[in-house]
Amino acid sequence: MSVFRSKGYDGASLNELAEATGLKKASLYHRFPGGKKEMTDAVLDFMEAWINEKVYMVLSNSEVPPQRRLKDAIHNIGQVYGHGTKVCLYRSLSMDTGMSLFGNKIEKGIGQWLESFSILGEAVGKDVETALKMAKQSFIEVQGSLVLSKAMGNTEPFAQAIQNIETRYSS
Amino acid sequence: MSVFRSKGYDGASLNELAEATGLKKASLYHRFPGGKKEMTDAVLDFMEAWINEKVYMVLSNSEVPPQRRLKDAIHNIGQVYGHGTKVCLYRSLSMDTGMSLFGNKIEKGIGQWLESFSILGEAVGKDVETALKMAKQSFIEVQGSLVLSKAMGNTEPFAQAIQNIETRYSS
DNA sequence: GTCTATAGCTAGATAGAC
DNA sequence: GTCTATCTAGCTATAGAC
Repeated sequence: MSVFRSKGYDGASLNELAEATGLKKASLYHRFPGGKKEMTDAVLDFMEAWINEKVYMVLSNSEVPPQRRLKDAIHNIGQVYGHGTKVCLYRSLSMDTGMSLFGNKIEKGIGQWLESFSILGEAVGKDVETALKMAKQSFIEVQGSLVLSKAMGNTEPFAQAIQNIETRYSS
Repeated sequence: MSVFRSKGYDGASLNELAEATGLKKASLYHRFPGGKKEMTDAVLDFMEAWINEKVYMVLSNSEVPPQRRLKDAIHNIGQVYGHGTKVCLYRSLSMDTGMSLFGNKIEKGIGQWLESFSILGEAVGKDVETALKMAKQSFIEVQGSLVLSKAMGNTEPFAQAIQNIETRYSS
């Protein structure tokens, strides 16, 4: 996953993937007969499961008060993005090559993200339309701030974006 | 430029660059002896000049009222991003390979962008700190909405983000 | 200044021993 | 199931004719 995230699909070489996994190339092909495409699919499936567990389940857990849910989800999100130092897998894979190969999975993962935050929005009393708008805005701010943080070598934009999101859901 | 933008640095092949420019590979090397790296530098220089002309000059032109400046700059920005259908060059080049080769130019271009919007913010009466915050927020929303628009195959997030930016500078 | 032809290399992917 | 060795195709880059 770290290789695909930092190099993208075209930039991720099997030599790097082999080194990162500790397996030789031929062993990777034994486990993923479909080659690099199948390896990427596996990473995307893992990411989808991660969103399900660490974002969706957390934000939709009605046994926990909404503010607490958000804090927990944000904690997870901060972790997976290295608090602004890492790149989003979906962003790395959404170049032309990746979009044509994995567009469906990327769209599904982001859709799950939006639904999660929509549920949270409704839990704090927003109507459906407003909740979706807030969800999109949260996604945009996370992604955009990651671009800015990465490019400027400064995690402040990400931290600020996270704080803005918290503020938005507490009003 | 379109090739680097849609394929990234690793994904952009000289065959594609040759086809896109209408020159053969050897001719490209005649004009860019430094190879793909030099071609990318040229594209980044072009992008920087574009920002200077179409964003910085427009937003800092004190002979035009601020609202008009913003409208003009937004018009240009909408054009260069295909109103949400295209990808930002800086995003495409900010994978690991691109960051180590072009990090300085990317940082400079984005810095120019931020300064442009900061000047606009001050022109509508904000203090320096607030103006910079608004500039960052505008950049984040453009970039984030481009990610969302591209991934979902829907330009609505980009259009919405542009509208939010306009609103922010008119209050 | 553009071309054809090709060098040299690394990519993704396989064969087959163990 | 993992390995070494290898294939072929594509890559970046160059040589040299015109």
